[in-house]
Amino acid sequence: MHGHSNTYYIEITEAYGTIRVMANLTTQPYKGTRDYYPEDKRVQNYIFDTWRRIVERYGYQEYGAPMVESMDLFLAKSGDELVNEQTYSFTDRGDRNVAIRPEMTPSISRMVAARRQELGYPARLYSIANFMRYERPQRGREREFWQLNADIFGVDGALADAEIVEMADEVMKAFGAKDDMYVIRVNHRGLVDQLMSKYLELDKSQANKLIKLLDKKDKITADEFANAAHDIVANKQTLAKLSTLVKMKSVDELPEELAGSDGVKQLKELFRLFSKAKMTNVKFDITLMRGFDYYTGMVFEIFDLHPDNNRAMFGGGRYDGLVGLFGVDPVATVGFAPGLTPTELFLRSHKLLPKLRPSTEVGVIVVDDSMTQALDIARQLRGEGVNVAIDTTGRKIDKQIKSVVKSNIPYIVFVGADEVREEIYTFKDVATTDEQKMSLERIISRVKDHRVKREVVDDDDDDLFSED
RNA sequence: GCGAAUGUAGCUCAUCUGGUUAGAGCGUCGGGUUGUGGUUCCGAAGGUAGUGGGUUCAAUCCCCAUCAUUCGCCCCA
Repeated sequence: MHGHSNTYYIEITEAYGTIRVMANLTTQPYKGTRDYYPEDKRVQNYIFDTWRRIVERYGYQEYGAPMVESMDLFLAKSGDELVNEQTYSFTDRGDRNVAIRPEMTPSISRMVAARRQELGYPARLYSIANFMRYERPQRGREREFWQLNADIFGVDGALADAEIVEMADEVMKAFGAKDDMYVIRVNHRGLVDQLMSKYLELDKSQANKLIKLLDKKDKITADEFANAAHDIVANKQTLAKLSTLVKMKSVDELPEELAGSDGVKQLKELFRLFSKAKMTNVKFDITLMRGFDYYTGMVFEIFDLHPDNNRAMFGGGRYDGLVGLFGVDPVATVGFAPGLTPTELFLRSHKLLPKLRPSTEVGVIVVDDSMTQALDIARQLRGEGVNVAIDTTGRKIDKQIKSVVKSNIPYIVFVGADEVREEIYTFKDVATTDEQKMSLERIISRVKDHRVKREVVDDDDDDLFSED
């Protein structure tokens, strides 16, 4: 778990001469990053493939962006010290301040702003990429992380909002998640602002404090919440209104005074669309904030209901102001971004992760002195598009078989003196232990015919993924 | 950035309150007389106890520092 390490010396040449520095070479990956061995990469690819399948089904097209951007791009977006503290930033050899991207939103906003005239709207765009943030690593939170970003540009209104939330729900369903495993919480930042200023009649400073307090309401006790709320707003009538607000279970309970406001109208329309889409686990939640930076309208969050993992998995929302930062006309935008590790934790805790096979389809086992012929058989199979690994160790057959079985390779082809002479080869299905002699042509069609089934196997004695 | 716990073989863990050559299971590799595994038997390799320093006649064990992991806070673009 902690790896090996080895102390050695390196020489660094600087302007003032060469110095010797003690360095420690360790097998551990850099803090907060993960190594992806083949079995990890398979899980990653399974999640990526599922994301890709769903968003492409909704007409989203893939894009890519550089992994470093000018520091200014990130500063313009959030503007606060967080960018300075949590980005991996450096000065390049041309004295430019650059940062490894901590998120995709600024980059895609930049790209959309650059081509705003020629993009066909609505522009549906997605990417699957890695990001870096200098943070304290925790369960489900790493310094390098991967996420899907799917955004729809150029459409205002509830229809686009609903599409994003529905797509997030479809992603969950595509992984086999059931309604009782998660809940989608939905709120509206514009509405929150109206509630603060118009309904509760708070000033900016009070509103900010109250928003923070609402954001962590679920983490503290009712008494703590009440006391903290009392410290922010002294007025008894306002407190009574607040108390009613936090008890709301649906958008229909929103105060009458705000019925005509954009936020309320949009939210009501949104929930009407959810019920038309037969989405049953979407809940209105006035305490959901999703930070308090660039979101301007609908915000939502997928919340894991598993007791071991009770937390927000990912979310999204509407941020209409970002493209306009580039000095062009604003472009309405709504999107969401699920992360790889939270998704993986969700799948593991709900036992939804299937057993995944390697891409290798056939292991060639060499009997006696038939290596030359076995290599030739392997080449012929590869020529037909079959993924083949040959055991070149010259070990005893039982050892060769054990290796193939351990690697989860589904088929074995034995090549020995008998096979070479008869030109038919012993073909073994590892799972059933069924074994028969057949021609190369039959082996090829047999392997190809079973490809779809091979991708995912359902047997339960699953030693590949130990639980947490 | 703050608080807490943990760190012994590739993995999971033992080594009873500091006391000789730090053990086991799994895994890996080899063998059980020469073409068949996942549930057999035998054997081997593999650890300067995360790292550095200190206390002591003596440290895996006690103290300090450092690194890493985990949990909570902050934050979550």
